[in-house]
Parts: sequence; C-alpha cells; structure tokens
Amino acid sequence: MQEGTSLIPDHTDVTAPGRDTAGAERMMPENCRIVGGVLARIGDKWSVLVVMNLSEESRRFNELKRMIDGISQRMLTLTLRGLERDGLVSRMVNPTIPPRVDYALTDLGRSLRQPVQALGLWALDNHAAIDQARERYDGAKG
Amino acid sequence: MQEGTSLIPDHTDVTAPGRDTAGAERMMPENCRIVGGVLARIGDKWSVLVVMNLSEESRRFNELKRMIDGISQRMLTLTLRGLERDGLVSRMVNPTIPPRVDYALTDLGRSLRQPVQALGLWALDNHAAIDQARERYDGAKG
DNA sequence: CTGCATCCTCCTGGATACTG
DNA sequence: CAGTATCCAGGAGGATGCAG
Repeated sequence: MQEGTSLIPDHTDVTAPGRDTAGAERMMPENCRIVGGVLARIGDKWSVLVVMNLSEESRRFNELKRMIDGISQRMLTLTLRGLERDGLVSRMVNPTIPPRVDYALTDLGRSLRQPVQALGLWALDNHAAIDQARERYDGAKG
Repeated sequence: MQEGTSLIPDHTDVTAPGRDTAGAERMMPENCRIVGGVLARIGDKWSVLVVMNLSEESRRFNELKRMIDGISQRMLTLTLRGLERDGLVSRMVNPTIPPRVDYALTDLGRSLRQPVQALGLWALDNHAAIDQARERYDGAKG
C-alpha cells in the first residue's frame, strides 16, 4: 500500500490524527447515497480499467479495446461515453482517413487516478489471498 | 493457481522512483483480467459501502442496513456473504435471544480500507463536479 | 478505424412472505 | 433480529450487422 501522503493527493493528510475515522464520520445515510451514486457510475469494473489504462497517456479506441481484453466493443463505447459525460475522459477526433480518435483523462479524471490505481494495485496484490479465502470458504461450507 | 511469482512479485517498493507509472506498467492484458475479476467482486457499490461502514468498528446486520440506506435486506445478505467468502469480512454469531450477529473487517478487509475510503472520499469531493459535467454534456448533446 | 443500432439472453436486485 | 426462499421486472452486456 502506498504511503498515505501520496494516496490522496491534495486531500487532507490521511495520516492526520483521526483522519481514519473522518471518512466514516462522513458516512451518514445522505453521504451513502452520494457515494453509492458516484460508485454506480465510475465504480464498475470497465470504467476502472479504462481509467487505469488511460493513466499514463492517451489511447485510441482499439488500443484500449486490445489492452482491456475481454471488453466488448459495445461496452467500451458505452463506458467511454459515460466517462466522457461525467467529465472524466476527453474525446479528441482526428479527422483523418481512417479516422483516429484519442481518449485521455481530463483534470477530473486525473484526480481519480490515484484512488483508482490504489484499488487496482490492491487487487493485484491481494487477489491470491482472496482466491485462497474463497477456496477455504467453499471447502468448508460449499 | 496464480503464478504470483512472475505476475505479481510481492509489492515492489512503493516509494521507488516511477512508482506512479508502475501501476500502469503492470496493466498487461493478463493483469486486466485479474483486476477485473477482483473488481467485479469487491468493486460494486454495495461492497464498497459495507466496507466503508465497517471501517471503524463492527456492526450488526440491521445496523448496517440502516446505515446504508437504500440497500435491500437481500442485497445486504448477499454482499456480506460475498465479502465473507472472499475473506474480507468476518461474521460472529452471538447465540443470544434474539440472535445477534456482528460483522467486522478481517485483516485483509482492513487492508482494503485505505483504497476504498480514498475512492469514497473522492466520490464525496467530486460528485458535484460530475453532476455539472453531466448537465453540460446533456445540455450540449442530449 | 470508429461507432452506432438491433436483438436476445442472463443476471442483478427489489418486493414479499416465511423460519428460527 | 437475522436469515432464507420465491417471484419477477429491468438492466447489463455479448453477438452481429451496417455506416461514415
């Protein structure tokens, strides 16, 4: 896990006393709805993967499609449209032949990079533990 | 099953130079599948909200249900089962009358706290910007 | 290459009722 | 209080074909 200082960029210092519970303090029912709503949009697996793959540099449509591996053309289109609508991704059309469309993160999208990558890295680091736990669970109860 | 040896060495030094892009470098198609798989489980909005609400202390079933506001009993049950299966949440049954069941984060679950809260805080901080972008988009194109 | 539109299937997830 | 079971509508998402 990354150092708290870099985990949440310009946000209040995560390591500040009581900051750990500050997140939970903000977890009133009202905030649950807000977080839930946002997560319903940007929290799905395709959006996260697109953001991760746009982290470094802009990518073209089929480039993303190839990198993400498993995503259908339809879902990539829909995901990119959704992210564009939410102001997280910008779409730049080069009117060449054949047409070339580049997608990149906006400022807002870049601000999402850190949280999303933290989640992605956690996934990479802990998927083995999850698989083990799952086998244990299924072995005992399944 | 996962030859974590080659794929995911145990986490290289986070503070090493270029670590920021290291996340993206690890974004090979193979890793996309892994991240996608993990995200499909723990990345849905209910799981995230449950983890956030268990961040500070253990909670009882209806306590969570009340806090999350909008979740159905069914989904809370399924979400908790899933998180338990993945080793992220522990379930402690007190054989009293009426029965009392406490849910808490495991060590693995606690390790997920930071990434998840980062995402949650981002959601709280940026949902307004997202709503604005959405209105702008819908106003222009919708 | 990029990207819509259509069809069709399956899973998600809410509502409800019932047990211990 | 905690949990299971059943029903069912709606959306997610893949496959395919066509267009610019």
